[in-house]
Amino acid sequence: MIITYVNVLKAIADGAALDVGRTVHSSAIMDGIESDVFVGSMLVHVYVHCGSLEEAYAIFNNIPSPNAVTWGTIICGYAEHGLGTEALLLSKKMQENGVEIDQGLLVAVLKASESSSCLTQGQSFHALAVEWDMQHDELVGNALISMYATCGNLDDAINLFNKRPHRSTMAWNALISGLASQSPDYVHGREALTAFWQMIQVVQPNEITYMSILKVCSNLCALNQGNMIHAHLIEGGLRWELKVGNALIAMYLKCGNLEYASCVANTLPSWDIVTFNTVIEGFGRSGLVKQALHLFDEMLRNNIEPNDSTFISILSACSHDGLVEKGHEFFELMKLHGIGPKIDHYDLMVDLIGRAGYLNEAEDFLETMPLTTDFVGWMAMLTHCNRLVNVDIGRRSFSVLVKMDPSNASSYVLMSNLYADAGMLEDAEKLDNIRKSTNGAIKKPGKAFIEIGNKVHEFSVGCRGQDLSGPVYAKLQELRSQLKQNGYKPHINMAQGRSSKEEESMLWEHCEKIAIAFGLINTAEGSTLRVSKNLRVCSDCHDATKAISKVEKREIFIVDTYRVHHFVGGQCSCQDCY
DNA sequence: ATAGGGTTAG
Repeated sequence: MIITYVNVLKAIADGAALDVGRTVHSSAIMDGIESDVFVGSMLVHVYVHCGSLEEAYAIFNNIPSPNAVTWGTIICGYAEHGLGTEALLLSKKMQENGVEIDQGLLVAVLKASESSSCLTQGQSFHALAVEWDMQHDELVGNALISMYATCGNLDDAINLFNKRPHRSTMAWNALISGLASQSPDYVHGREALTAFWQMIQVVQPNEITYMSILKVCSNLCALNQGNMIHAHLIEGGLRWELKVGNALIAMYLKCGNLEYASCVANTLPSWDIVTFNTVIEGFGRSGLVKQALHLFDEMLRNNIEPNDSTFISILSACSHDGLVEKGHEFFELMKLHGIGPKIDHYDLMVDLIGRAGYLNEAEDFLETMPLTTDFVGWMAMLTHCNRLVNVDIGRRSFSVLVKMDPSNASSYVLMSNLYADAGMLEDAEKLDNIRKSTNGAIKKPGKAFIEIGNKVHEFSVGCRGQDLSGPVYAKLQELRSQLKQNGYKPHINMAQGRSSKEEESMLWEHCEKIAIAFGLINTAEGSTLRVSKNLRVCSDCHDATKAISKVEKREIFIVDTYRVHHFVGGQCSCQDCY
């Protein structure tokens, strides 16, 4: 009977049939074997596979003597569903319980470390693997490479990879997807691209390789690389599935190439929920909000049930177009679809309401929401206070933010800018001094990327290093005087006790401007530039790029974490709503 | 006898 249950549950897990799983679960209870370690482990697996972690954990908790497989299944489940902290807690509990270690379990705890970006834990599990002499196992080795790459320890990832006697597709994938998953910092995206082109010389890539590397192209806005990989995919004759198709669509959308995105979308035999979510999100990101809303209806007509990501996409689409009423409607609609809004959805509503200018209403929304507010929500609040120069609400938001995370500099910077815009220079300066004296209040360094030909170049703020040769500097100077004659005014913040000349010079060290100047002098006249940015584009760079697009007669895309900005003839597709 | 690469969103 146990063997029958195991086989049936395996089939259910493969088909992700949650309802059937629950039925079989109840009959296991009636047969009195739900806490048998084999049946129980498979039940855990079923619930994990269907995304119902609460139920999975309840079963797990009911198994009197869970074994390595049981522990591995529940730990992996948490790790793969983005609950890294919980996965790590379980890993420690597992060690305390003295479970016998096997390869699968090591893979699980390494994934837990990776999922919580906890390098020190990962290293201690690496030591555990060595202790049990399992570090040479193929799967353990891959998990190690992936963990080191994801936790930002590039050297160890590459070292382990190089030491492998046989580098399988899976090992390459561990390296590449690890490097790719650095997003949204995508510090190692360029290294991932290099690894990909090396890889295809020696082994056959598979769907997972393509999905990872296409994500890198999306993050870097590397359209040429993306195109080449697309071509390679077709030539390779790999029978690619919907998942690769979805990654291609996402890549073209992120690069602002809606035409190619549609081409791929139209060749797919059918769309799944990820395709819909991807296109809805991508359309919203490019400002095609009507089309995004239309696709939502079409999704329902196709009997595809929206999930919480769908509503993330649709709410942010509404936000991009200032559709407050629509946003509220969708927020209620998701409840009707049986999806409880999560903190991300509430944060998007705050952004949506604030963006439309209703600051009081947004603050009310934050204060009365049934979930505990988080940094993102109050940050959205402060962003809009800053934009609309509302010192009162801005101050209140700021004090919440500082309590939540005193070491995050972005709240200080926003508040200080807000004071400065309100003419309260002393308060601004005071705050800047506090920020500088607060240990560790560091602003995430801005980075911009631009692809010229097949090479992706990286720039950081103020980098006057090897990348920035004389001609780029000269171009920046030229733009600086040219733009002023064409109506561009530098966004000078008089706080921090600097002169306006110094302030203005600093604006010209922003990485977006450097990337654009580099692009202008290294590409043919009239060709399109695509720049990606790891943060939101600043208001000054946004205005400057509008002017540049006119003066230089160039189409310019800046893809930031928020949306695709398409500059043509002095205007941006976001209509200055950024 | 039971698990074990990854897509969208934030």
